[in-house]
Amino acid sequence: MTERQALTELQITVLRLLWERGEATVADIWEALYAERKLAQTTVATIVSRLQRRGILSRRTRDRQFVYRTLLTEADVQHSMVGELTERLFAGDVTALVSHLLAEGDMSPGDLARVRQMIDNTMPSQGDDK
Amino acid sequence: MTERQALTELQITVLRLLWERGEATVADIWEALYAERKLAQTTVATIVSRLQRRGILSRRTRDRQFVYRTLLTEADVQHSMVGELTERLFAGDVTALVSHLLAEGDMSPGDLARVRQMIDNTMPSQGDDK
DNA sequence: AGTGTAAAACTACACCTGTAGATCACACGG
DNA sequence: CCGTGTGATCTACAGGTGTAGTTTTACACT
Repeated sequence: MTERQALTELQITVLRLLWERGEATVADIWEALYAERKLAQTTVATIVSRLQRRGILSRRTRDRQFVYRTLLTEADVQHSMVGELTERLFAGDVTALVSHLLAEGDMSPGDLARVRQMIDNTMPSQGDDK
Repeated sequence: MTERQALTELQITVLRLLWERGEATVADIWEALYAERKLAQTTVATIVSRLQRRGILSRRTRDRQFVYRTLLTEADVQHSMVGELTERLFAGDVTALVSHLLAEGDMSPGDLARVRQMIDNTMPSQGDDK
């Protein structure tokens, strides 16, 4: 029952890093981010510690440094944010979202095939629709 | 091309209202929102005028009042926000998003059937324009 | 012309974020 | 024991948001 967390871009970026790695120090995160985003290390420290204060990250001490890990699973966040979006922008209608995805041409024919495959796997029987 | 606008909950709520109605005055918006969100009219006015200042809404004068309309289409915003989400949370992989949707059990069998139908309608025309 | 009134504009404030410099604390090498 | 360096913490600030009270403006009516 993860509550609807409002997460910003940067915050999600940090979370992604942590999901990938399991845990990381401020220095780790700073380094990993540096290519795309040249922040000062203290900036990263601030962000991380605010997330920790908000209960989104936990930390433990290791070797004179803090090692952070996230308390939210990726699926939690995906679920909550997709739900949010669906509710806000598609009036809660998931098929409207999917149909938007299809119409927008963001998916290659291969993607479409894969998705149809998924659906067929999700609704095993159901055989012929009426 | 509409740029990635970062819109908050409330802001989107206002936009939704305007998409529904085409245009509306502050009083209209305030009234429509009041059931779910008891804001002062001046609060609504502030929000709306900030959006106008940001170039997201336009306004014209009618009958000694401003009438606002949105400059972003619903599809624009959907596209940009879904794109954002896909990129951030699903590493740009749209099928991952769809598969999340399917796995999450948010869709009824009827929804699934409808979506598959959509795909079948989308797929055969692989060589279409657009 | 004077005034009431409604809407617009201005002002205010707390809180969050991104951003980062300035310190503080402490373990380690000398 | 002391300085040094590294990471943690503190402080700071601008800009956006939600929230709303106060002031101005300008038309409509007596």
